[in-house]
Amino acid sequence: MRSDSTDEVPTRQRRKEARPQELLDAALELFVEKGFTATRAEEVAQRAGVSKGTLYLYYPSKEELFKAVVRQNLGSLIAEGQEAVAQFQGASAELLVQLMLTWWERVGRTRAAGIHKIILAEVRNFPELAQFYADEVIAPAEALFGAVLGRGITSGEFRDLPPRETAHALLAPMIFIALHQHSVGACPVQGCATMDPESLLRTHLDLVLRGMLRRPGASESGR
Amino acid sequence: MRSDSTDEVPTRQRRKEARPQELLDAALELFVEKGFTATRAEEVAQRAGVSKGTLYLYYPSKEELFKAVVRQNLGSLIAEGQEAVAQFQGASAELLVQLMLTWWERVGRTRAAGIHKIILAEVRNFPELAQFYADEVIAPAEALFGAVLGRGITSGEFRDLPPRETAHALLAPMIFIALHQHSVGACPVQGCATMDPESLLRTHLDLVLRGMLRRPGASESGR
Amino acid sequence: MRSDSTDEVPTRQRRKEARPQELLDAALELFVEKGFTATRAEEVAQRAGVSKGTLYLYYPSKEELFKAVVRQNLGSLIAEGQEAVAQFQGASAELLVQLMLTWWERVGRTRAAGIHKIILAEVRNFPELAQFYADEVIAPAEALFGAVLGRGITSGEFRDLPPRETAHALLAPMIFIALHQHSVGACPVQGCATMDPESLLRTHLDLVLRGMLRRPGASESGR
Amino acid sequence: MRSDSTDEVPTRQRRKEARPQELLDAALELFVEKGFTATRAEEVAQRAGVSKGTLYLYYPSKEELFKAVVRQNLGSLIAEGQEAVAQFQGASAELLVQLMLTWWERVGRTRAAGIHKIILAEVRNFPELAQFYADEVIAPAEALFGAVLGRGITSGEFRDLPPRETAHALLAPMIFIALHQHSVGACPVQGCATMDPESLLRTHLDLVLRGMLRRPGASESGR
DNA sequence: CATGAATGAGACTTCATTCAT
DNA sequence: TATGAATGAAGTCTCATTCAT
Repeated sequence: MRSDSTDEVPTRQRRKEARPQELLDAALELFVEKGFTATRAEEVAQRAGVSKGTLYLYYPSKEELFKAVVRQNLGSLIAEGQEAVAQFQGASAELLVQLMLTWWERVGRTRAAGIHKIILAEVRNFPELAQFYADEVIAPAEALFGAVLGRGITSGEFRDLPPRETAHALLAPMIFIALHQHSVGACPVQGCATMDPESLLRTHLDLVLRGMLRRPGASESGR
Repeated sequence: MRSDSTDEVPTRQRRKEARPQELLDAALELFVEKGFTATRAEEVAQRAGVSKGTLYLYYPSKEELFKAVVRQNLGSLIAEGQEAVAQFQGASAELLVQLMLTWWERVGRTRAAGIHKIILAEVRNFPELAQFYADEVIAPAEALFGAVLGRGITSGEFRDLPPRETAHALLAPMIFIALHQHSVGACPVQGCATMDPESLLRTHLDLVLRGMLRRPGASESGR
Repeated sequence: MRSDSTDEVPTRQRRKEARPQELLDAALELFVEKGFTATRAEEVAQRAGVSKGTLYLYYPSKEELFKAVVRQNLGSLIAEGQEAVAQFQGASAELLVQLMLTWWERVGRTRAAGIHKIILAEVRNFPELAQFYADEVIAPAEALFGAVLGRGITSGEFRDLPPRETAHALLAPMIFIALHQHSVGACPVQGCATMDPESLLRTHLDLVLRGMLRRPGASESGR
Repeated sequence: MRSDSTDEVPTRQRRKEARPQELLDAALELFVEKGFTATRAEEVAQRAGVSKGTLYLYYPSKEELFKAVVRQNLGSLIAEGQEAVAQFQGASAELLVQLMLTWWERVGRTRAAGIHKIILAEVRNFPELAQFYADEVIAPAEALFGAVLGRGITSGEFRDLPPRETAHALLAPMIFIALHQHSVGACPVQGCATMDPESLLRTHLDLVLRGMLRRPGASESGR
């Protein structure tokens, strides 16, 4: 069993293995689009091509489904980041840019970015989610950036800046763009020129890195 | 009874006139705390000290109530900003800082900041709100900051930066702080050090303005 | 207000005052007929002539509705019994018979008897109900009968019998009849002669009291 | 694998033959604990160590499963009782006591007693069960006890009592104890002293038999 | 104007039963 | 035979909005 290679007839077994992923995909899409509360469980099931009951076969509640979505989409990234930081040889500014661009590629410009919107919007109504997110996303991410900044400051590459506040200044606009894209940016509003996220990103990196460096001229920020 | 000797007579008449304001206050509080959808109309009425029916006497629906809240809290500010820009004599950087600090005082650090959270979170589920917000808030605000940046670039004070993107880099972190304060920042999560918004703000201004100026040394950022 | 005497037009106010009772009546009927779990909240509402939502205006959950039914139907009786015991002058056997007949009139032969069925059947699935019922019904009832038996034994009227066990022997068959009436006895089974509860009751009292008395001949039990 | 060296070979074959019994055992346990409706088919299967589908291979529905449980646990007893009555030589009171004690040993104090609880509770929601139970349990049991009472009255041993009512007075408390044990008696309620069923039983027999006999002194009730 | 009783659509979740493997 | 994935009807409870008083 399990001998066959790739594109199969969807036998019962194959379907069973694919279900969790299909459900997570559908859930991410809908949660990002409509938010956690406003997304109906049945809708998720439908978009995954199954019935309401089936969803509950794989995830015991809507809340657990959401947690699974978060874990799949954000969990792995942190680990990779830690790896990258440990191995990197070179200017801290470059490492920072690399981390941020990676985040942009893997989260910021994908649907996963919408997860931040959901958290931001609904965490106060679901206290359990707050702790979950603080533990599994916020804390590790802060540690990661804090480490890189500390390294740059120690090496004399950066000015002597407060790490957490600086990390915030670095990340906030990126997350904000991501947020925006799944919110007002996704609405067909008239007369409101949509912004190009990539160009926002470039300006932001240029601006903030230049502000951080001890000798501004030395940086060739952007891509 | 109840006729206290203060400067205002809280007669039925007085109350009647105060109603809309009381309702708007209650609504802002609750909308910010729980979001638009999750706030129950009855709760708003209760907090304002009236009955459910009375709420509907003043506002025909929850959505209209929300719009009124937005208008009251964000509408006036734009006008004031335009005034300030027109009259200001001095360095553009200073004007920028002044605008941003004013925003911080009047919106960012108040409950009104939570309105952004609501819009961000729920605008996609209420398409009508999107247009309303784009017209009444986003467009004027962008125009305002674009003008100041343009002035600084023309005068040679600032580097030659793209105005809209730079405005974004300036504002995003501030709005993000505001957002955060009414979201994860308001949750009692263990082991997640809460950040001081004012110090975030200072670091941010320091960093970004320095990056914007043609001759960095000249800036005396912060307050 | 409230000046009018009895049979009114069902104005909104009047209806509001009558609602709780109407709902309790409907609930008792249905709970006894189908059990607690099998009774749908909406059905209760319907039978009371209101909508689903209205039920929840008066009782916050099906479980609380049930508790209210129990309190109304069994709660008052205990108090009356205690009163009766305190004031009674005469043979203990007579007092016993009086208590039991009262119970029969007020509970046993009425719909309220079905409450016992519900408790018996579902208490294990609703642990909170167990404590509620033990406290509000079982304990007081046991105390009551224990007191009367103790009195009869002390006065030499009854043999020296264990009070709790004897109380049980006295009450169990009566409750059992009551139970039966709302269960198998209410089913239209063919070939199963229905029993007359009153004659069961008479035989039971005759039998057990005779067994309790020190000098059997002296008793003219039954009615 | 799993071929233990006991007297039975637990091969697939053996298991297959044992299945129905294992399912009935699991079902009895769960039905008694939670009632018929509240017991989930899957749970029964699980406790019997098979899958949900397998349960339906042996019993076409939950209702049929329940009937099978009743037949197995109560069906045989009646026949034995009839045998005992036919062969017994001696005082009718003794025969009565023997029958009742046998019932107590085989049903009353075992899990099977809980079946009465289920019937009592749910028969009205499953009309088909009513007829089934009336035919297979109630009618034969009544006939049995009626016969013994008739014999005792005819022989002058008992007073001239109505047979059905007296049978009821005899049996009701016993069944009631049994019921109670699987209901309130099984709940961990605070402050509600649990009763000893055997002592209840003794008091009951003592009391009622004494009331039945023409010459009370002659009875040596109890065990 | 003000009230708050009433409505009913709608959301999450459970579970008996079926059926492809 | 045996499995367990899948279904979908059904049940509890919520809440925006209406309207008689």
